[in-house]
Amino acid sequence: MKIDPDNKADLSAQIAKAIRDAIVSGDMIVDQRLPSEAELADQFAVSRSTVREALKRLAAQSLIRTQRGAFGGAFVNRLSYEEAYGDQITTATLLLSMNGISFDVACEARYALERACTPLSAERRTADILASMCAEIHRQGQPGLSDESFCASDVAFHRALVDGAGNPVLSYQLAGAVEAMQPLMNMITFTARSREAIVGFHTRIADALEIRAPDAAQEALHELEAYTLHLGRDVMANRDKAALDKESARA
Amino acid sequence: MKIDPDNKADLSAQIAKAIRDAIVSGDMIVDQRLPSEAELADQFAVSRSTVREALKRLAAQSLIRTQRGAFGGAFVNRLSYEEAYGDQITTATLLLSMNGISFDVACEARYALERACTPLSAERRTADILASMCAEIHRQGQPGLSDESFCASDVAFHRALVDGAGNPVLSYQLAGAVEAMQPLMNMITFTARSREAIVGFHTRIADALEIRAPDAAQEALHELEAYTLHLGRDVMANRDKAALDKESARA
DNA sequence: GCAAAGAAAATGTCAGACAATTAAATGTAT
DNA sequence: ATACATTTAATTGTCTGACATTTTCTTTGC
Repeated sequence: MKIDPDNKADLSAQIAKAIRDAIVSGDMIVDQRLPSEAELADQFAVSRSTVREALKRLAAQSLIRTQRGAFGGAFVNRLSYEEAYGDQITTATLLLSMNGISFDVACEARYALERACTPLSAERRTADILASMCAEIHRQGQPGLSDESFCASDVAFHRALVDGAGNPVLSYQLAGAVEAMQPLMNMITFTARSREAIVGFHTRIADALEIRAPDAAQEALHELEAYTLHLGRDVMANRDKAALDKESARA
Repeated sequence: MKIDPDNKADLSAQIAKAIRDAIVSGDMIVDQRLPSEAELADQFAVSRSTVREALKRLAAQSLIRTQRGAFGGAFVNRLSYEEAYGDQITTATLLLSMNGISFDVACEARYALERACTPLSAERRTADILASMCAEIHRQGQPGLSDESFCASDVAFHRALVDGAGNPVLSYQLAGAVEAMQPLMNMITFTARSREAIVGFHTRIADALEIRAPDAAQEALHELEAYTLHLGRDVMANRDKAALDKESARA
């Protein structure tokens, strides 16, 4: 591992890249210990602070973990789904909020991805998955539930649908999309009637999964998508109208 | 923004979390300048080195960017799709390689996700998308193409299929899944016959998209999935058999 | 044999210095 | 007055050296 002396980028970024490449390429394997900070500083001919900044970069990506004390140090970290989920959700949420993604586009993406795993879920869903779906449906029917809690339960229902496919890669990929929608969904005020409608769709989906009927599940999901889109558009239209009114009132 | 003095975790991690929360919650907006390192060190009552380590963590997640010089500093970064893609692909690749994901599971996830956007692609594909698909198909038919180049072209074809849906959120979510498969696909040696078969499926997909026929595209994709799975299983079986032979030869 | 004390190795934190970079402010010549 | 060169100030990047803290291994004493 060497760094380019002519490169004008930060040394700590270059060193992080060199180590990251070694990990990604498989040159360093899981749980392997990196040289100590002092040794790395020697190898790269930089100070310990610079090495530390590089290591913090890698730690932020969960590529390494550090342990203090004798025989401690930095170790190549086994990237777990749990760690990756968190980052994925943060990133997806920020992407949506920072790039002005419309409700329509986000909604379309989310349901397209869910449609991808509904047939698999219908085939493989376990009793556990069905049970958590039913629990969420029940919670969603409770009177006095806040909009935020309703949304959280909605997300939990959809995650169960996704997890039902029993494919961890799918679950990982979809976690971001589903959870990232939550801030957008939180803008919606759910009336008693709309909640009832959504619970109805959820029930149809759960029922279809119970009897392992992919087509019925797909159809219910499709209708739920149309209904969600409709709800969201109403909210967005009202918001835009309110902004417009405010504008004209000022003029 | 405050940090807990009783917390035993690293100060730099706590500080990074405090700032990250401020960004994710929308407390700090895009392009807003953070206080200088010296000011942050004062505010958090830590040394400048500790602040710097915290900032490097955030920089590694593309949450901030830094500029040197007067009126420079750290700024909240607008997370772009390009930046997010890179991280997504790295993470997805590592997840697959470090967690012993089988070819079957990865393949299933990839094609499930692609199926999700095929109907949208059939509806919306632009002439540009069709052109790049055709270009990749042409490349794949060239004799003397290395297996690696063939794989790269295969990935490019599938990315075009995904991008054809015209939904940036979908493209982002699928980039990781599609590209993460490449190392696994690279293990396959493509015979002339299997390349011919794959090009055939690709051609059917492109043709279906051209005439905006979602069902035909879906069917071709499905057959391609079955064929890919078949190819992969052969490779894996041979590899396992070779390992077994070696074992028994040693005994 | 076992427990307590000590040594050793590593990361975590701090303080202070200097280098490099950049934009604004200032000065100077045409 | 304008265009260009110079200075200046602010800020990040890097280095050095020190000390604190944590953890494991080793030694010592009983």
